[in-house]
Amino acid sequence: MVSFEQFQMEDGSPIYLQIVSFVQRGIVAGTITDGDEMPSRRVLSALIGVNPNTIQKAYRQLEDDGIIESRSGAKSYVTITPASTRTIRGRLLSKETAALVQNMKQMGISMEEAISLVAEAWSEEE
Amino acid sequence: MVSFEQFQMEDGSPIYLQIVSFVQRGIVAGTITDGDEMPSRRVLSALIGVNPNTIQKAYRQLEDDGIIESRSGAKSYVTITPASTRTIRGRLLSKETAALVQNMKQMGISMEEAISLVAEAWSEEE
Amino acid sequence: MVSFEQFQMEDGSPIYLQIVSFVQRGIVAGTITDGDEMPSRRVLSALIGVNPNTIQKAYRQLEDDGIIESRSGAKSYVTITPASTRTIRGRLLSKETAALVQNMKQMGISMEEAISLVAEAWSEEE
Amino acid sequence: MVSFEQFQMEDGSPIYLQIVSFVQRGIVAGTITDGDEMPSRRVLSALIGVNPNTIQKAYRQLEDDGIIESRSGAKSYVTITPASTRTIRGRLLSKETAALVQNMKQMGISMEEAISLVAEAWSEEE
DNA sequence: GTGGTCTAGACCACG
DNA sequence: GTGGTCTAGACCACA
Repeated sequence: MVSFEQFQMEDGSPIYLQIVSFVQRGIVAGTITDGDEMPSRRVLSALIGVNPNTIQKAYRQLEDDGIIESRSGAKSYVTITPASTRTIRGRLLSKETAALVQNMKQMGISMEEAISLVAEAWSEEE
Repeated sequence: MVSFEQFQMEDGSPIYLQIVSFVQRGIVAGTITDGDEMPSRRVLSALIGVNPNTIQKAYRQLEDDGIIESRSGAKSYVTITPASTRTIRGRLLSKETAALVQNMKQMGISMEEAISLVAEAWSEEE
Repeated sequence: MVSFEQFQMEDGSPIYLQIVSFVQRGIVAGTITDGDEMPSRRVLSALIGVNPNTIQKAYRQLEDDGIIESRSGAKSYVTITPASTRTIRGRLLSKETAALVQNMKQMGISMEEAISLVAEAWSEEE
Repeated sequence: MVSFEQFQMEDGSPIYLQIVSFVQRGIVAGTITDGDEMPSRRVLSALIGVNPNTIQKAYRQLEDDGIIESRSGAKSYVTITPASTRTIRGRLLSKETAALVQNMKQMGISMEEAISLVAEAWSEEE
């Protein structure tokens, strides 16, 4: 069963996309693997305190991405292959790093400085 | 006079926030300095092809952030100190790197790997 | 639900600021408390006969001040603590009295005279 | 000659009205008396760093109010009587105190509390 | 249904 | 000419 205990809502981006990203990152990290069962929409709604419609939208998005599959009634299961995992990983990483790099360049920061900033942030995180 | 020739609209985030970010990054990069004159709503509106009210919203946000000063009837000027520049710089950089680092950690990526990804993206950018 | 039945538009200051002040004074008076639900833009717009965008501007200001919280798609709620209430109360009161006192001093009025003028105005009000 | 050394620009109200109020308060305080000469528009403009058009607008307002009079070319003189001084005094005081009283009532403050707040503000001013 | 953004255009006070 | 406000109406993402 996919666990959402670590899930935390943040402001800034839509909740349903936060849920999608959470699952994607879990897959890349290996904590979510092929065949895992997703919690039912009702349960997840109650668990993280989010409107059922929002959960539905997230699940729909995950289905469209081919990451989960609804089988036998209301239950959903994760369906991924090593290849698709790599694809997700690449997409997640390149999108975010590209944005960071572009903005830092606009701020006139050198690559060395950027790298040291990342290393710093890495250590500071709790 | 603050130049908006480099400004390019993108999709995804509100236009008025793109303008705000553009100015903030310009300040960090040093291309926008204290006392600089901002273009008027009408001029900027014509320049980048955006409704004057959208410009107004961006200017209002910048004023609330203490980055520019506007007086009705008079022109708008940039009002920043070296201290506030450092504050903006720190806030912008830490916000972006923190988000990236947090997500990478959730994906089970090591610091060395993260740094090499940034370096790679840096070279690829055009 | 926050009630706007007592709200009355006046001339002189922008409508959106009148709405902001109305809410602030309601909080100080205790008629608006933490967790109260704000009317939606459309409802309030119809109720007091003002364009929805003007309401939106007021709500935005209140949100920037940390007095209400809005999430796209969900309703808006008042989010204040006893501490912030005291802050608002103090700021409102001191701002108004300070301006009056300063001007009276410039007119060469004594404190006793000032107090009797306030008492007089208090009784005259309907 | 009417002195503007004590004059200080503030935000919030139009500059030309600030100038008008400054003169009015000086009259009530007795520091400006009948027959005093006003500085020329050019001189005052340079002295307090304000656009000549703004000065012109203030002088025009003072003329319309019958407080100053332009004689012999560009020179202006204060022309007031004890009666008109009392009128100005009453108008200035009642307008401001009435606004204060009204707002405080809306905040659920008692008269005694209001008076003590005024007394407090009186002592705190430098 | 709700908030957020954008466009279009008008009016006003101010400098 | 410049900024500030308001109206009117539309579209979208979100819950």
